[in-house]
Order: sequence, then C-alpha cells, then structure tokens
Amino acid sequence: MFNAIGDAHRRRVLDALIAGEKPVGDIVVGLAMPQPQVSRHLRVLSEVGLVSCRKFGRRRLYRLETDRLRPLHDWLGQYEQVINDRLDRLGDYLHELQGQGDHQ
Amino acid sequence: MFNAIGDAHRRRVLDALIAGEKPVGDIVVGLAMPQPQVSRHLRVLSEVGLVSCRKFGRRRLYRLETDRLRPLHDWLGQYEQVINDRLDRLGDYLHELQGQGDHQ
DNA sequence: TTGACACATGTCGATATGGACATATATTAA
DNA sequence: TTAATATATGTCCATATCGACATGTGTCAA
Repeated sequence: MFNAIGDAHRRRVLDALIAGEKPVGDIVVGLAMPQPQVSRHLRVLSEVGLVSCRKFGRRRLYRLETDRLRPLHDWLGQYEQVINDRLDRLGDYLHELQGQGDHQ
Repeated sequence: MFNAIGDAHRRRVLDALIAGEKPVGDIVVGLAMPQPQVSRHLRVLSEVGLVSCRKFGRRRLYRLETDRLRPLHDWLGQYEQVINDRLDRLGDYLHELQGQGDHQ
C-alpha cells in the first residue's frame, strides 16, 4: 500500500477519484495519460485495495476505498506525536553514551 | 519523499529514529540489517530531507526531520476529509451521466 | 605512524518497474 | 452477427532498485 502511493502517477489517479467514482475514460482525459497506463495503475491500486470497481454498462466505475489509507494514517500518527513532543532532543545521544561510559 | 517512504526497510529505519537521534551502528543492530544497506537507505532518506546527520566523534548521528512529512500529512488530509464527508457517493456518476444525457 | 573502528561508497547481478504500443475482451448498438 | 466503444492485458525495452559483498574514507587511540 505504501508502495502503491509511492508513485506520483498513482497519487494523481487517486486524487482524480476524490470527487467521487469515475470511469477510466474520465481519468484518462483528466490526467492526460495513456489509457493502458491508467488501467495498470488502477490495477495496482486495486490490488492493495485502495480503489474498488463496479461495472456500469460498458464502463467500469472506480472509487476510492479511503479506509485502506488507515495504515498510512496510523503510521504518520506516530510522527505527529514526535512533532508535538518537540522537547528538543538535541544531545540525547550524548547523555545516553555517557551513561554507558562509552563516550567519544 | 513519498517514494522514500514507499520502502518498508526505509520506514523501519525512520521508525528506529523516533526515539531520538542514533548512530548508524545502533540502527544496524536494532534492525538486524547489513550496515551498507542501512547507510544507503539513510542516504536516500537524507536526500529527501527526512533525516539529517551530524558528526559525533567517529560516528554519525542521524535524526528525523519530521517537518518533511508535511507533504504527506497534507496529501493524506484531503482523504481524511473525504472520509468525514461520507455522504455515500454511490451512484454519483449515474446522475452526472444522466445530466449529460449520455446515460448507459 | 599504525591499527581499529564507524561509516560511506562502488560494483555486480537479479529483479522489479514504468512507459509506449499493440492487441484482446466484454458490452452495447445496429 | 458486425461494428464500435470502454477497458484490460500482453510485450518489449529502458531504467531503477535492492541485496550482497568488497572496498574506500575519515576519525580516534596508542
């Protein structure tokens, strides 16, 4: 999942779906990307559950599965905490080293 | 940056730094990864600014630069909004299509 | 200076990845 | 059935990536 959103094109595809579910063609037009490429990215996103798909006529409507972003949200949360904690840790390791008698 | 955290090993390296700055050797031991690999991941992380480095004796202390996670935070924020908005968008596109007279 | 330590960098081979393009599949329309 | 549309899949090539390993670099101790 983390890997899936590591790609800029894939993020753009996801972004294109924020407004609601869309058929592939709309994404293709909106992002000016070749259709096979969009389909492939959608496949990757689908494999990790970030999007789902349903048929509608001869189209396939893709929609976000925002729940799947939860791991990312949780992971990021750890760091937000660190940000808030902002007791300047400068020199932490020095003290740790001194405690071990292993300084320098 | 997004790409940098797309790698599981790199995320583990970052996680190892949450507690505070650490020398490479500590990360190597803590994660049981070969040292060159850790150094390389640190290099990548450093290139995107997610970690910074300072010399301390013959060691190099790496520390998180949590500010650099802001883009990720912001990006994710869009989707949190969508989650909260949760007006079920099922069928949105149908109406859009019907509005265009292009249904089916 | 030499040697040991901590870390960085280079190389190589395997594998994965992305883009471009052609083509297959499925559904609808005629 | 045939044709057209919407999308998926396959192929090929270039490039990136990762792991493992060897080696280079800088710093400290003696």
